[in-house]
Formats: sequence, structure tokens, C-alpha cells
Amino acid sequence: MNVFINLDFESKEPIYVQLIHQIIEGIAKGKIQPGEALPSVRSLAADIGINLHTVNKAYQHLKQEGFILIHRQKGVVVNPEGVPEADDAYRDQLKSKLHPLIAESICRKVSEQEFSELCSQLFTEFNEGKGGK
Amino acid sequence: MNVFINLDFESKEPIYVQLIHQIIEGIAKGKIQPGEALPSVRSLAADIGINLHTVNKAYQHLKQEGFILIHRQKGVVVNPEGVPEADDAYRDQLKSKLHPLIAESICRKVSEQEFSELCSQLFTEFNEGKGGK
DNA sequence: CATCTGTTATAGTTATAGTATAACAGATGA
DNA sequence: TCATCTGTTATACTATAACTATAACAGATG
Repeated sequence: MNVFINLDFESKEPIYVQLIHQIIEGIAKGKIQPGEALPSVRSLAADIGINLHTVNKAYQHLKQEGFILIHRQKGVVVNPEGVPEADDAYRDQLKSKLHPLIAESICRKVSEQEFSELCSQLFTEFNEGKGGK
Repeated sequence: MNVFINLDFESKEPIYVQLIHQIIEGIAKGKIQPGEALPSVRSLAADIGINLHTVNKAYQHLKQEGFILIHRQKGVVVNPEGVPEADDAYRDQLKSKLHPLIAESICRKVSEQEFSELCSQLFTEFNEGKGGK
């Protein structure tokens, strides 16, 4: 039941953010199914070799975004209802994150087509995971 | 010659990062042309109401990425040769930035088409700026 | 020679990230 | 009943990043 978490302690990206991303990717690829349990804050922290609070910080964020449910005594579970679908707030947020990426791409003469193909590659990569497992 | 810089001091995004993004966007939209001069670290800092070192940090980063040239006594200029075109390193970096965005989008049932259209909107938005000004 | 440029150095504050313990409260299973 | 698991909360400490505040230096310009 051990988790596919790969952290880069040298990265400038905070550990708890990496954790959030890895878990979201796990859900996106279907490696973790809705309703499935995640390790407790203590066991995951011990497995990875980090502090309990760092894991808790990531879990709290995922909970607030609707990715997981936390039962006080039972533990952590991927939202059985599935992740809340995109709303306008999410789209705005997504847009503001894409904004600087596309600005720089334009400066570097990346065409809209090439950019789109790159996104397509990533989408395919995630969906292959779903079929495979 | 005053610059279209809009900073959000409440944002969790560091000021110098916002500065970097705004200048890159200015170049992407053609508001600042290659060869054109940018304000000195001191004057820009004074205009915005921030410290000289914060501006310098942003300029240094833009210099290292090839967006601007810095002549020790003349000042700062948008790279007359144009911004270095995308290479493999840049594409890898771009991919790793898109990765978590697409993962979350998949979880939230954003289709590849919708995602692609969103990118297309942003591309168009930047290129409109070029025709207009 | 005063004034502009970027650059460098030093120092201080504030906030965030991460760790280290400890304790609490509710549920579970022996 | 009791040890053990769960998440939660509190406190404290270290390290680093972000930002500010001065000050000074070196080279070019008018």
C-alpha cells in the first residue's frame, strides 16, 4: 500500500507542495481511486522521512480543495464523490497560472500549435495511466 | 515612459516575480520593443515604491534568461537580438510547469479541448496587443 | 566635477518552511 | 478496561527567502 511519492529535497519547491502535486497526479492517473484510503499523517511522514506537520499541511490543503476527506478517527480517503468539477473560480485561477507561461512562450517563439501539442502530450500521458493500471 | 506595472502587494507571489512576469508580458504583447530602454533600477523602484534591490533581483533574472541586456553605465535595454528561442531545456521546464496544472484539470474534468481553447484565448489576447499598439 | 548608471556589501525585519516534542480527544480492537 | 490508532492543536526552534535600508564603489556622460 506504499505510495509512489518521489520528492526532491534539493528543489526550491516546498515539500508540502510537491506532496500535493504528487497526490493530485496519482488521482489524475487513476493510481488512487475515489474512496481509496491514504496513509495516515504519521505513517506517510515516517515513510518519506519528514515531519508529521508537513504531511498534515499537504492533507489540509487537499481537503480544502475537495480532493480528500478526513475522518477524525478513521483516516484519510480520496473523495468518494470524486473531485469537485471545475467552476469559474478554478478556471480563473488556471488562467492566471497559464498567463505567464504563455507570455514567455510567445517571447521564445513557441507557436500556439507547438504549445497545444505539448499539452496534448501531457493529457495523453495521464490518460494512459488510467487504461494501464 | 512610465511603465504599465501593476503589482499586488497582498499577493503571496513575491514582488520580484511579479515584476519579472509583467516585463515578460510587456515584451510578449509588444508593448516593449527589442532595443527599447527600461527604467533604471532606482527610478523604477522609486516609481513603484519598492526597494532598489527588489528591482535589481528581477532585472538580474531577466538578464540571465536573455530577455534584457544590462550595460553597466548606460542602463537596461530589451535584448535587441530578441529573446533567445525555446530550446530543449526550456521545453522541459515548461512541461514541468504545465504538469501539475493539467493533472488538476483532469481531476476536475476539464477536457483537453476546453484546456486547449483556454490556451488559445490567452495566445490571442497577447497577439491582439501586438496589432493594436 | 557633479550626476547618472549598475554593482556590491552589510544589516535588519518579517514571513514561510520545516522540524521536534508533547498532549488531547474520539474511535477501535483485544 | 486499556493500549493503540486516528487527526488535531500548541509551543518552540532553526533555516531560508523576501524585502527593506543605507552606504559606498566604479565607470561613463554632460
